[in-house]
Amino acid sequence: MDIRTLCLGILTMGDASGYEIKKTFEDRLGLIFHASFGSIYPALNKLTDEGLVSCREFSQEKRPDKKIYSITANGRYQFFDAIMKKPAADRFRSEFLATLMFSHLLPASVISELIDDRIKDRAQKIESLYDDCQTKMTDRDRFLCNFGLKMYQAEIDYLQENRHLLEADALMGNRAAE
Amino acid sequence: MDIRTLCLGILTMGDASGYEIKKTFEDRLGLIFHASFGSIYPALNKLTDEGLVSCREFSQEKRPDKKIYSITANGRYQFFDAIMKKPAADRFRSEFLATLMFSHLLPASVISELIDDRIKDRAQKIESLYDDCQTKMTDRDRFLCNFGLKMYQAEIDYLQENRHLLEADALMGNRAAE
DNA sequence: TTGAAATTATATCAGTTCGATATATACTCG
DNA sequence: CGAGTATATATCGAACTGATATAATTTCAA
Repeated sequence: MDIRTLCLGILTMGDASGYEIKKTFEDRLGLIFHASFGSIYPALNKLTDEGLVSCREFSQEKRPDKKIYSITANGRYQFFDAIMKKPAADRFRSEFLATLMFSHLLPASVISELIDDRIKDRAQKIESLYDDCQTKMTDRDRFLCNFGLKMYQAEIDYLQENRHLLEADALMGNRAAE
Repeated sequence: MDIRTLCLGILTMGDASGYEIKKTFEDRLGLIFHASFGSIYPALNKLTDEGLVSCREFSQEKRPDKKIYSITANGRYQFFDAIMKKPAADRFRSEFLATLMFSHLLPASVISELIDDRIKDRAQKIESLYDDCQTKMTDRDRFLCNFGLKMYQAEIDYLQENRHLLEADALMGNRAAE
């Protein structure tokens, strides 16, 4: 599943412009999948070429032209095909955890700050997700929201319970040979 | 932090070939960061050009030439610089969760199978991580191993407790207008 | 009220990375 | 004896990110 497929998916929920699709990515798929304009706009052009979406152009006087995309019958068929396939493995990259892999090279104060910042960040994400959960309409949206809440909370708990393992090692000056 | 930087980091733990660096990515950073040969080999060439690593070539008779890379003093300095910077946000992409976002388009049986497969996959990952935890040497390795265990377990718990929300909706035929 | 910041809107581009493929040899195990 | 796995390097097209460009409008606080 690539970004092109997911644009198709978003269009099954209603017509939208590229800009609106980007917003939907952030609002509803932010936890799961990220997409930039640099991939969305070319994706929509390609989908149009392939006849999986159609495009109506509205020339606005006050703003740049707005292009509203609609999914076609063929597009719906292709999207259904895509989600019926076994999903590929998650792709995950964390610079935070990668940095901790080398915490033996860092001063204790830097490690503590790193973990403090991370906990603050996750707490803030929980807060805004919590608000989302109140307003989101469908069961599916809530399912994913609560999933995010659970994961972020588990991370905070783990860091609070185990940060001493990395911090103690740093304070003792137990440095590996470099 | 890019793959080039992380290759440098792996070389702070000892000299290695490109092939061995790939294995280290899988064994010790598998949870955190993925890198393919297609990015590692070009990265090592570039690092050599920049003088951040040095390369000795061993022509073996039985196998292709082996190139052993060592980090230079300049390389160590650059790596330290990189890990002292604030880490960028995590990058995460889950086809599994993206598919669930559209579970209202799927038959109930497919949703159940999807979730069953996911739980099995996470259980299997827990098993192999658990073995790792016994053998891994440093506190840091164990810290990251246990982090993974905690996250995977939280995911299984969440899915088992909440899967009925998606499955019930599918069985009832509560389908949104398409 | 004015000026800065955020929002609406599309588009491109260089650089990074993935996943597949190519090429060879050797070992292991049923 | 053959299939599969491990060692070993390398390239390439396609996908994707993050930055940048352009331009008008709305919002909100000083």
